[in-house]
Amino acid sequence: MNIENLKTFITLSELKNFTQTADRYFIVQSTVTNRIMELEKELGKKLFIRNRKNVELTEEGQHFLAYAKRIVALEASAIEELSMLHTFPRIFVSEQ
Amino acid sequence: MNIENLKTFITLSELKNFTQTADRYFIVQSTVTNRIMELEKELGKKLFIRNRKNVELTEEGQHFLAYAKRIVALEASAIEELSMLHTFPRIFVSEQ
DNA sequence: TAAAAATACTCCATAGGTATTTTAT
DNA sequence: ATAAAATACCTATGGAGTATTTTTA
Repeated sequence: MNIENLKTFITLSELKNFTQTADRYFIVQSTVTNRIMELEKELGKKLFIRNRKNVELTEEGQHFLAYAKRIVALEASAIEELSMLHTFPRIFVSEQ
Repeated sequence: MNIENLKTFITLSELKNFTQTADRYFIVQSTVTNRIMELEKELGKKLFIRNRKNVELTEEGQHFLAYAKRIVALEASAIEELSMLHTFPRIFVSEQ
């Protein structure tokens, strides 16, 4: 499972539009389709119902959304924390 | 960032051996090297110190390990939860 | 017929494998 | 000399793009 795909999924759940989601990431609509289909394949569940001019999360999709957000947030926190390490000299450590 | 790579990272942090980690996933040693290097590239940080017959987490690696474990656990929980949905009929729901 | 998603196809990047080299003891 | 990781190289898969078709309002 790829975290970029989770970000795409989250954005699609908000925008409810494949084309707009693609534009947000400077990719094309079919790539969004592929990423969502890949997630659906990995999970063995449909995440969205696509019909008559709107895109809606399934019940499974709603549940998965909460996890996806937590995973994406954790990745961001990890990157943030690592970027902070060793940023400031550790003045009070006198020896190894 | 790929969650499979995080699993590889976690296992390597436990086994401290690229070859054994590869065996655990039925992949080859060079693939483990590639996955770890991909993570290190994405993070811009070395995760392991490789020297004289042992592999040790760097300080950054130790911090990242905690996040990796949480992310992998969340993915597992998500899959578990989705697999449980609609498993049992909802007897007491009389109408939509 | 119009707007949006799915599909078909093509191409290229890269993930993963084999084999080899490097490194450290 | 040995054990293990890195590297070089090759191949095949699949991710991403273009163009087209399908769908539905």
